[in-house]
Amino acid sequence: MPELPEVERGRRLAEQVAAGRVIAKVKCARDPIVFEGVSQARWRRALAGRRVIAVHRRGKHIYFQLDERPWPVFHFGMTGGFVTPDGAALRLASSPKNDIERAWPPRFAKIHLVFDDGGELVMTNKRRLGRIRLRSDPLSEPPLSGLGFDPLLDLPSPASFVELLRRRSAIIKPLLLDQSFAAGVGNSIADEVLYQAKIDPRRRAASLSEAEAKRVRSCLKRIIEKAVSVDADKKRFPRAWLFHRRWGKNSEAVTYRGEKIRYITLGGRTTAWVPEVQR
DNA sequence: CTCAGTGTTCAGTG
DNA sequence: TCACTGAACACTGA
Repeated sequence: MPELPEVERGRRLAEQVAAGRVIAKVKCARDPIVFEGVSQARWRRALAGRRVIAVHRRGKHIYFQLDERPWPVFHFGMTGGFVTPDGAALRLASSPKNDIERAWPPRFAKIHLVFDDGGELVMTNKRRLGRIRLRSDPLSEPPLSGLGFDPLLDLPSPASFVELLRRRSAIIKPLLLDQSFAAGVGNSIADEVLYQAKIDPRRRAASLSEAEAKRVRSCLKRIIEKAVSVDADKKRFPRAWLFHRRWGKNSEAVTYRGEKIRYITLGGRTTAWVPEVQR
């Protein structure tokens, strides 16, 4: 579920269901990993009876602004997401749902909220790499306080982006993945940005020319905005995107234009790139 | 049975 | 201190 566009979709879903409502009922799974050891009782005390003023996102984190603090902060990990009983907003893809997918509350539900108007929202997390935390001021406390710019909320100007890269000795691909640099960029978006910007992912950030750095910034902006505008629905991503063809580490894989896709590891992550295009 | 994986963190190293 | 690497986390699905 987890790069910025999917998290933004989750934020919109949560906002739709929760904003303006009072939390009538709170059910938490017994899961000390996802809840970082915070008890079910503490969660109930913090959320029950609270009104949700708004739902915010920064990077891959979502947090609820409640009428009283602390506020809940959600991170989906690699396999989490928000689900509602109809499931519509979150499963645009899978048309006829089977009984397991239709189950309510769904399998792997970690927190289940019921609102005063009858609406319901669940956060699921299959592999338990997601986290649900309580923070009295999310933006000024970890992990949100350590995030870099969010490409949708506060993307630096072209000039300051160029400056940002010039100061970094890091390799560009892992740098894009570094949440303290750019919050919300994940593995596939980083590859997409470097492909469309025509940059070799192994290059040092500081070695990019001004024009190249500006290309990285504009591709990042365009790709994120596009993915968000189609509600992170992968089928609606433009056909020319590397995204559709990067999976599987297939040695035969080619882009939409027939260019050969190669796979290397950078910063511990699989990196798909196109040597013919990326210099 | 093995292994990669849309993510993050932390210890260890240079 | 900075920057980077690899492992760990947890568990499914190919």
